[in-house]
Amino acid sequence: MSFQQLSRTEHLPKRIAEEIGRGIAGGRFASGDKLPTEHILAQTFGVSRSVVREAIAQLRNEGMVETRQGVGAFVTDPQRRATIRVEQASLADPVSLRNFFQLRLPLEIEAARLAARHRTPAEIAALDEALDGMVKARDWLDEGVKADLAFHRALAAATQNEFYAIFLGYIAEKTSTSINTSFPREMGAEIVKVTIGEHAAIHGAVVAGDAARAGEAMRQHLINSAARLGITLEAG
Amino acid sequence: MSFQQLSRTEHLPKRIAEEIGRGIAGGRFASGDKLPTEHILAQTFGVSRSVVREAIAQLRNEGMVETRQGVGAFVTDPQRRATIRVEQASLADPVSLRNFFQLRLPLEIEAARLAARHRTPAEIAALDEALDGMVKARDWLDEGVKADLAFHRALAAATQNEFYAIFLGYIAEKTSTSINTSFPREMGAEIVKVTIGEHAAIHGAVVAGDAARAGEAMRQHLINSAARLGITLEAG
DNA sequence: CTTGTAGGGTTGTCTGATAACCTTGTATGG
DNA sequence: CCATACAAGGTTATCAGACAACCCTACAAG
Repeated sequence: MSFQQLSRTEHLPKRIAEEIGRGIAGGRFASGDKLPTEHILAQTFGVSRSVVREAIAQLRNEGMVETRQGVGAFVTDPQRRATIRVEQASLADPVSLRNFFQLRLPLEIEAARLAARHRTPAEIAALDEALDGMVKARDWLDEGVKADLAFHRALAAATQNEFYAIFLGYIAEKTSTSINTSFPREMGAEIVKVTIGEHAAIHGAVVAGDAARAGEAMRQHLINSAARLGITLEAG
Repeated sequence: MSFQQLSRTEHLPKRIAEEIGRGIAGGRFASGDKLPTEHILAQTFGVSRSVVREAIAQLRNEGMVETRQGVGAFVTDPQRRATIRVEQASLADPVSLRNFFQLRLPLEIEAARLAARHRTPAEIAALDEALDGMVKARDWLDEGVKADLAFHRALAAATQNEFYAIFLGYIAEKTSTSINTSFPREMGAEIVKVTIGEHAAIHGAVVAGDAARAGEAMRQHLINSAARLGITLEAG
């Protein structure tokens, strides 16, 4: 018997921001259009103006609308968003998850190559530690996953390129979270062994400074790990 | 006679959010620490609680803090950001711009390959139009740049992968803006011709459905266009 | 030792008001 | 007729205070 997560109506402003955001994404508001006034929106949603203001502030932070005092709030050109945000929920869809993997693939491969060329002793130590953490992990639901994430993060850091660290850190984190919620099952000992072996191959190539081999090992690792989830990636 | 400072104290909440954000990034608040209460913060900054609330809401949207009703606001684990944000200002640094290009490279190459496999007539038409726009552009500061962006956006859309559209759209936009502010000069006719030729090569390969050639054409295009800015990319 | 309950503190939301600001229409003077 | 100034109304930005919802702690009761 297990209890399920009971979702208590959380955060009014966030829900309203999503509602308006859907209105924009769904085309009910075109680029440049003026949103209804805060007063009207408050009335429409049946909440106070404070809540509406916070919702609009959120949309403004994400770059979806711009506000001008004394005039109103306007929908921004959709191609000038200030941030990238991937909703965790959208990755529950298998097709989207596959697409996300397909995005991650070339980035991780290139990161492995760059890491092989630019890694420093400090980052090699971080990779060592992460790999060691995977070997020693007692389970693969918490410890193992954390070590896995740490490995990929250390690899991204070893590129000496801050953007790889930012983007891959984000993507890897999202992927991991999504897998843990969609496939919440313990991995068999054999699969764990294979997974660690793949990481060891990447590790070895990076430490050796062999960029081509590191990239290839990473490609195999990602394709295999996707396959273990029933996802088929294009080889690229 | 001099004019009064009209420093347009813009957006109080944003400034306060940045102030608190600096406190977090600068290490004055460690991960897991509790921020002062809204009441105290309001008192400290000399503003009302509404403003502080909006500032904290922004930090929460960016994933820097988490709030729990009845308890307080806590600094989040720095590796669990909810969004990716690249400050335009950070790309003014030549090294960062190069690193950004290096991130874009494998993504665009893979996008070109995927587009060659999955493009539909509608997207071919969009590519046609963008290429045509580049040919007909009267200048390369506004029209040409827009057509260039449209081309890369159409290519990302042709992958049939929403994440390529999101990520590459964002990256291309940032890159273009950064170049236009850092290198605000008209390109020579010869260079424009070469640039268009590179795009035509990509276009041809994608339309023909030749993934390998499309990827290679894109690689050459990015390396060349970086070189025209004095940036040397690793071939990958 | 466990459970229930009261209290204080904090965030979430509501309400109303004022300030700052923009747009528009109208009057004024040339 | 045209340009400027001014008034009016609408909208966002900010303020102030209150209550609701919620969490934590401590203490009493069994």
